[in-house]
Amino acid sequence: MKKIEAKIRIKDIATLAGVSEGTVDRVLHNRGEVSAKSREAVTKVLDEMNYTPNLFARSLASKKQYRFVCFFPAYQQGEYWERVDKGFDLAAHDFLHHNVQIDKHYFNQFDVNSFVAVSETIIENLPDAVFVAPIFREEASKFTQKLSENQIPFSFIDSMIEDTEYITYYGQNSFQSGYIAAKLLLNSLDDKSQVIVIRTRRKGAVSNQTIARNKGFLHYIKENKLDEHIDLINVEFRDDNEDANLQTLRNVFAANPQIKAAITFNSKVYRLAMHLSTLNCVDVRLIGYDLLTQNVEFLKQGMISYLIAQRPDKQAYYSVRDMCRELIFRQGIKKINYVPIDILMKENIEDYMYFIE
Amino acid sequence: MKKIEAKIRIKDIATLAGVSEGTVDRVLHNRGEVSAKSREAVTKVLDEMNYTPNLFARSLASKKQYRFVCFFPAYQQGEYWERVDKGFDLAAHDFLHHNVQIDKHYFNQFDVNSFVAVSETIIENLPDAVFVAPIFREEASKFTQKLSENQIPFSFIDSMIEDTEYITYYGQNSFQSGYIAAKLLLNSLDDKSQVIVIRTRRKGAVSNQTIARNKGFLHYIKENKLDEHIDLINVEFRDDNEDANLQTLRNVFAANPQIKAAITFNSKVYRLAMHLSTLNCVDVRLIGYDLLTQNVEFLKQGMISYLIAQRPDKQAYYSVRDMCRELIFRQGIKKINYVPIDILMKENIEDYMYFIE
DNA sequence: ATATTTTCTGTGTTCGCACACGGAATTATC
DNA sequence: GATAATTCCGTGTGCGAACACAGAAAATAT
Repeated sequence: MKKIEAKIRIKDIATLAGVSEGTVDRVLHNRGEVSAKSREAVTKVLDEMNYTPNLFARSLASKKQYRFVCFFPAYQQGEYWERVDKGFDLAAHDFLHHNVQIDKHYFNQFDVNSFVAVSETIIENLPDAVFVAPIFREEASKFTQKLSENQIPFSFIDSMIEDTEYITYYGQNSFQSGYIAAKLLLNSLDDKSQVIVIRTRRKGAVSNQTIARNKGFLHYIKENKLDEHIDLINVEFRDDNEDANLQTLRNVFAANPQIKAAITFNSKVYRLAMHLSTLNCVDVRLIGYDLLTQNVEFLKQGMISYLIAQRPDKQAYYSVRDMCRELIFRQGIKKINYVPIDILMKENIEDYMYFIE
Repeated sequence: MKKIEAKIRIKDIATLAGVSEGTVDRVLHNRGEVSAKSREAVTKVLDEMNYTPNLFARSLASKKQYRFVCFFPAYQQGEYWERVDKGFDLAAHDFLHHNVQIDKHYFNQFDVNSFVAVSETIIENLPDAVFVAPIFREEASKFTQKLSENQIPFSFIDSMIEDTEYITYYGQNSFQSGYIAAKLLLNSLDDKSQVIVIRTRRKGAVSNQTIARNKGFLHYIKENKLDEHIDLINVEFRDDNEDANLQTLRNVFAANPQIKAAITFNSKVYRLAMHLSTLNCVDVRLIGYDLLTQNVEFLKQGMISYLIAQRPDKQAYYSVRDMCRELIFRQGIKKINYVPIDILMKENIEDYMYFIE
């Protein structure tokens, strides 16, 4: 049996230091107006006793209200950002009684103007903190600069911009996740296999995630000298015309009889799965990213072999938690936080989904 | 921008229902002494307003003290149960100010008598809740029965015993994790490959986990008709003599030239990795369970191909959290909770370890 | 020496909730 | 109809911390 953590109150500290509660409070909050002698006595007792404040009582007594703003892409049901949204909601619930109010703002990820417009509104309202997914890098950079000018702390989720004064960053190491995807996809393919790599023309911002994943993917190939054995076929998908994509694939398969695997570096692997299903190419190994409802469906069916996930809900939740630790609780936090690269297959998706709710 | 969750107090409810705070309180806690009319009025306002109590204020006001006891195997540094211990410690810290005191008790997993002895002490102290790893099934069954007789709620971690009055169970679906291990290990092995399956004679209890994993493993083989292509070689390890184990392996390898893979169903795969390293069998695919420090080391080196993990710290932490929800917060909880079957390889272990701290 | 700042420190109130206590309203008993 | 016994309900206090305020002590000015 082990020792227990003790509950020490300000009152206890005060008694031990031979001063009043008010004085201890002043020392704790660096509020000044304390004589050197008193300060010393209190400080001594404070770390002798290893005092930690009761954060509940603190929040209860505090009348300061915090307004946090979350700023990320609007989404359709079942899409990636829905999980981010859920994470923020849970945080909103958990930190409500710590006097934190969380407002969510959305931008259209295919329209940079919406990002700029909403970001201006956010600044005008002068929130106490901002969480932003910097999809549009240049505009996000300007935005965070303005935030800094206004002394508003901010954190990045999903991706980040270097050399800004962010509090935390939560996201996945995309290069590494691309590397892993390659390993899983290309492991023990026959010699002279052909592998489809889908790229999608997007109207909106260029996704850095996608690019980094691709790099990691190619790096694995180079590192393992697979270039000689495997034939990569780059296929371009359109974002708005699935019939065209299907036709493209049909042609690709007609021209390349040795296709054994396929991958996309964005989250829309379900499209590929859908088309492969239509074309009856069931023995093509398929890998994609993120647990979109439709991706999960195809994974369970066996059309997709692996999905790589990145706990978007945790990214959101922990960002808020860390901001509270920084601003309210004044605890130490880590700046850069890579979330795990979760590998999901038909056989472990069930428990995974259940666990994250 | 979305609506915000409102902060509604008992006082607000009282005003709206036209009664006093005391009455609302009596309704909330089913303390009786309320007229039908008042009760109705309060209840109506209560769910109209969707009232949720401020749990911080509640814990602050409450003078009830809860004593929780955790009961699981003693361990060496770096071993599996150390992570469980850490989870309990974190819970102890997080729920301290909810008036929860957590005591940890350990038993020797190789000595059933120690389990019985400590369990008796626990009962004598009449704790408010118990978390137990029922390694010794029969004795654990008797223990939980006594707990039930004394109206002491309990939860299982790691494994569970059916038909007992447990509050929650957190653990992994072992059968499924064995199944996955088979898939990862046997995927695209050459025909006529030989695969080593290590079994370890233990002094202590028979591990149900291990048995279930083995079943899942064999089930995969049968389901995919691999029995004809793959030759399983059962090898028995001793728990106390690594020199003997090394010698055993040497003989096995001498007699079987086609060994391509190996697995253990307990957490001690590092022994196997160690011996294979000594024997210079670096091209044998190796899979094991749990993130023991030594396992992780061999994974990073590439000697182990996959480790299957089960978030032991979360099992412990969530068990405590759920018990609080049950006893203190009176929120809904799920009884059976399977943790994810995490697949770790050299390439994703780093971020994973970092994330769980 | 007294008056006046300035520096310092203790007390009281508040936050939302739990629970005890005692008083009011209602019903029962004679 | 008066008293006793119930049933019902409002008020008050305390949990630990934050902060305002006033009052004491010390320092400075007169």
